[in-house]
Amino acid sequence: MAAGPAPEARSLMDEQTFLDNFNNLKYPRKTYLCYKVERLVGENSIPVDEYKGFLRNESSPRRWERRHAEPIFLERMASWNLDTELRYRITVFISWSPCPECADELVKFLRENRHVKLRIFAARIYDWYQGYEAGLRALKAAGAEVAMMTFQEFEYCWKNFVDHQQDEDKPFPSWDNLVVRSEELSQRLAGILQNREE
DNA sequence: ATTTTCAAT
Repeated sequence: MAAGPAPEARSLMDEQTFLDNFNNLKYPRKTYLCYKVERLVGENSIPVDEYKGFLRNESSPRRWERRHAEPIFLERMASWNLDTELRYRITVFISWSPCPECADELVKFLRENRHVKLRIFAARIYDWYQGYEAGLRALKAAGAEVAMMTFQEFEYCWKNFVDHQQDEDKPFPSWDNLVVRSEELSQRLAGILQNREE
C-alpha cells in the first residue's frame, strides 16, 4: 500500500489520555494543551479549523531537553504566520496552568502580537513554583483571559479534541466532584488575579 | 479530610 499522507501530530487524543490528564482532582506529571483559533470579524468569530489540535510537554531525563507545553505551543503558533492585518482569538485548554516562566513567554507573545487575543482555560492551578500567582496576574494584565475549566469546557474538549472511535456521540463521562473542584479552583484563581491569594 | 505538581531510576 502506498504511504498515506504523513500523519501530522494527531489532532484528537485518546479518551483515557484526556480523562487522566484533565481530571481536576488528579496531579499527573505531564501537561496537555488543546487549542483552537477563531478569526474575529466585527461581532462574529469564524473558526479556523486547520489550526486546531493538541500537544503535550516533552519530558526527558535530561533537564535541558524538557519543554513545557507552552513554548511548544508558541512555536506552533509562530509557524502559522497569522495575518497581522486580521484579528484572531486563540483559545487554549491546558491541564496545568502556566508556570511563571511560561506565563512570561506568553506575555511577551501577546505584546508582540496585538492582533491576537488569548483565552486560557486551565483544568488545575500549577502552584509548584514560587511566583505562579504573579505569572497568572501578568497574563491577565497583558490582556489574556485566564479562567478555570468548568464542566462546559471539559465537555467542549471531550467533544472537540478527543477521539471517540466509532461512537461519535459518546457523552462526556464527567467524574465525581468535577464541578465542586472547578468552583473551588475558580474561587482561588479569582483571589490570585485580585492579588489576594487565600 | 488530605494526599500526587510540565518525572525518571
